[in-house]
Amino acid sequence: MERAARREQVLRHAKRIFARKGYHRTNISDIIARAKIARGTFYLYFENKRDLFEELLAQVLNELRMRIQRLRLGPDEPNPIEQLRANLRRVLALMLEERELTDILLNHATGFDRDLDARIADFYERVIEQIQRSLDLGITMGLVRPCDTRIAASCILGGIKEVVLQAVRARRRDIAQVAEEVLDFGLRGVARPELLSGDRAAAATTLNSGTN
Amino acid sequence: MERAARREQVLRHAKRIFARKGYHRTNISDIIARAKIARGTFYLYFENKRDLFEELLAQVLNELRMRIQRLRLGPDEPNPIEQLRANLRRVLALMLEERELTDILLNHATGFDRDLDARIADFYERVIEQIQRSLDLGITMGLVRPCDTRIAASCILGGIKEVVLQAVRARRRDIAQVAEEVLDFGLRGVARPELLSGDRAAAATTLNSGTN
Amino acid sequence: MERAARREQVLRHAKRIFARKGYHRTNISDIIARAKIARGTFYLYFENKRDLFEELLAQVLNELRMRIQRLRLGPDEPNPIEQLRANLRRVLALMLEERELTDILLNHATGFDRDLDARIADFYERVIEQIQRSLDLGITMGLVRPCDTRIAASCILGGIKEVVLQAVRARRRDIAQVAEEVLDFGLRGVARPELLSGDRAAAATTLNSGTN
Amino acid sequence: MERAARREQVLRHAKRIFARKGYHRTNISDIIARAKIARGTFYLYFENKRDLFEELLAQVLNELRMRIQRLRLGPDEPNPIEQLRANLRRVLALMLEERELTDILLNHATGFDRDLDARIADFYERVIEQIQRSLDLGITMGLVRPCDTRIAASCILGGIKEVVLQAVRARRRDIAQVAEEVLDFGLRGVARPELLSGDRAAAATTLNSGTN
DNA sequence: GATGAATGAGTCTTCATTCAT
DNA sequence: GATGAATGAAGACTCATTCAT
Repeated sequence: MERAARREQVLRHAKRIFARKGYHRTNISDIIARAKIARGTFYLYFENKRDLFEELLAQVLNELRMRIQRLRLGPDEPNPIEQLRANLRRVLALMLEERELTDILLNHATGFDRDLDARIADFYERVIEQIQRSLDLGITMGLVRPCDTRIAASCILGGIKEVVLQAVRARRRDIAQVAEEVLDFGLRGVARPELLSGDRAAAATTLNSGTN
Repeated sequence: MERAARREQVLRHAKRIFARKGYHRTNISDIIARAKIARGTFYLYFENKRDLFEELLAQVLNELRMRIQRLRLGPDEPNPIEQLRANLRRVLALMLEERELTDILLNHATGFDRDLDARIADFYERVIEQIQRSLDLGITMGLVRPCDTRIAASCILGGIKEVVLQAVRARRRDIAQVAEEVLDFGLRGVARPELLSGDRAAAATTLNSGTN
Repeated sequence: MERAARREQVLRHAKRIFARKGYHRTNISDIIARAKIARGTFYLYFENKRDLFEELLAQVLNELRMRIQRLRLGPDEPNPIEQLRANLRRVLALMLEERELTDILLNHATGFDRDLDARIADFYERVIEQIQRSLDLGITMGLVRPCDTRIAASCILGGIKEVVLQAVRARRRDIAQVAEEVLDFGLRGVARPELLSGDRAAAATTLNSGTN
Repeated sequence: MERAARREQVLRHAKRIFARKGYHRTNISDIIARAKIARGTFYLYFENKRDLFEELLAQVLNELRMRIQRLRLGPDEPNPIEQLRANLRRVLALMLEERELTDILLNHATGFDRDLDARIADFYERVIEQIQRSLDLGITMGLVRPCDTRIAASCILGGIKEVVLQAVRARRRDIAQVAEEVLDFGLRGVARPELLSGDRAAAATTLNSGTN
């Protein structure tokens, strides 16, 4: 446990530096100076610089994976939009809270290693696929207009990424507000037009009746 | 002219390597080996690695800037959606054609230098602002639903970035198709619902009547 | 302390090489090979080659400064000539003992850096000024003949420099002897005293009658 | 002849740069830029950088050799002191006129090459020997006090070198004046003649009574 | 475990010299 | 002869990683 705590401490310091300077410009000296440990000690806890970074990356990706929940259909489940909204809020909350990790993921996590690069690409790929599956389902259910769901999914993911980036930069704190705008944009982008002409409540009703 | 040609040749080779390995993993040796020039020759044409990269970056950014044209209103101008479509197609065409530069811009262009990082951030910021201004105008003209146009603009930019990224990876060639999907998604995301309920032709008419 | 010892060790080795090959022809590889340390180790103790050299230079200049003591007048002080003799002996002793540093100072210490060059020029300038002040005092006290003391001071410094250079080359060990000759020369010049006691015309006559 | 003129032109430009920056900090680019010739042209006239420098050095040394004339004894010759004075004036005139060459010889001509270094050392050695022979002759003739003529010769050479150095720095123009002071110093030292005519003990007494 | 001195492979950069035009 | 683009050996410096204490 002691060991894990020590690791965690170093990770915490390293995170800030990676976020600020990126992987390549950050060197071991920076990290050990900040973490106030000796050079050799670093290698007691991490195999090497890459290993440390990998762990940090795994942390964000895992956190994100946990917060992006698959849409559940069923009589006792909240309606899909509510579920999307919850996903989005959880993701935004994480990323605005963990600005450093966000920064690493969105800005600095590329160009080291085939492996790490691939891991991130893979993560996004899975997210896109998950969105795409939801959209396909939505089409089947008559909620989503027919379209190239792969592209639509990319648009949605990209939109979220960029908004998060901007929100982090602008140090926005109004997660709910931001989430709502993104959700609106995304839904209108894919929803069947008929569902949008009326007011929001009506649309919600339709959605619920569709899923229940 | 000779000189410019030589530079161009080196740039061309370097571009491919940067695209494949990223800035940090690319070293001068890679570049000169590929370009089949001597070490010293490299420094005859470029101050250093950064200088070369900077030029490559400037190239993409300039190309992109030229292809993203401000929306023009007026009796003799094509309707706004057509202009958006043209912008999008030009951008997509460039990026799918210049895969290497795209890759550099979307994947590897971060974490060198405060200066270079800032240059890219600045470029995107300007694009977002341009989109936002268009949206604001659209609201005034009754074409765009009221919303946080800053966020919507981010969504649009992010969507395009991600779609381009995926398209480059998938080696898609159907630019027009991709452009149409993105356009659809973006428009529906921001358009006033009333305009979307009908068929597309109707919407187009409305738009034209709005601008003419 | 450990650190200081290591530095000292490297300095000692570097000193010999600089003395033999001069600053420019000496490279880091020479130094680390001789000192039997790794390349990186060198940079642990010195910022760069210049930094190392600067320290060596500072060493000689400081040693010299300490050995050149200002003439003290007073009832309890040794007579001025004795003080000059002591200065001269201390300087000669140092330089014949530290042949390498002497070599560096007299032969190789020029043409690196405006800064280092200036430091040496400044040292010599101060020595000249100190000698000049002594001469001026000597004139006031009636011990020194009226003359351009600036030029005389330069002659004295130059004479000492050249003698040291020759003595180091010839590996002379008889410091006291050398010091005495230099002192004599400085005090009396080379002419036979008789020729100097009278007036100039008389001396000239003697000289002519001697040669004709 | 054309060729020789061209060489001369390049030499003239190179001289100034070598004087200002020294051998090592001067590069071919500096020289060809100043001489307004192409890089390849340089190598048409000189084998390499060292060759050029060697020639410059040979120039000064030859000029100096020509101006330092062996003392001639004989009924029709001017008296020895007059000959020394003439030598000194010729040397000073050259060096104050050719400041650049002087600078090179006194400050920058060391630490390239065993060969060049040796050439300069050899030149000075010969000058010292020549002075020494004159002094030896002077002793035989009863004009010079018995002393270690080798050391005295070094003192004289060193004095001249330093005075020239200072004179060049101070941009002095009064050659005759400077020559006279140096000559005086060399012949008479700095002590008041009265102190030297008597025996040493007496002089010491005088000195002590002066300070106590 | 903790330390920090030591390591050396890896890179960048300079610059005297060559050579095709 | 003149040019200047091309060359590549030489050398400086960095920094992730190891290892003796």
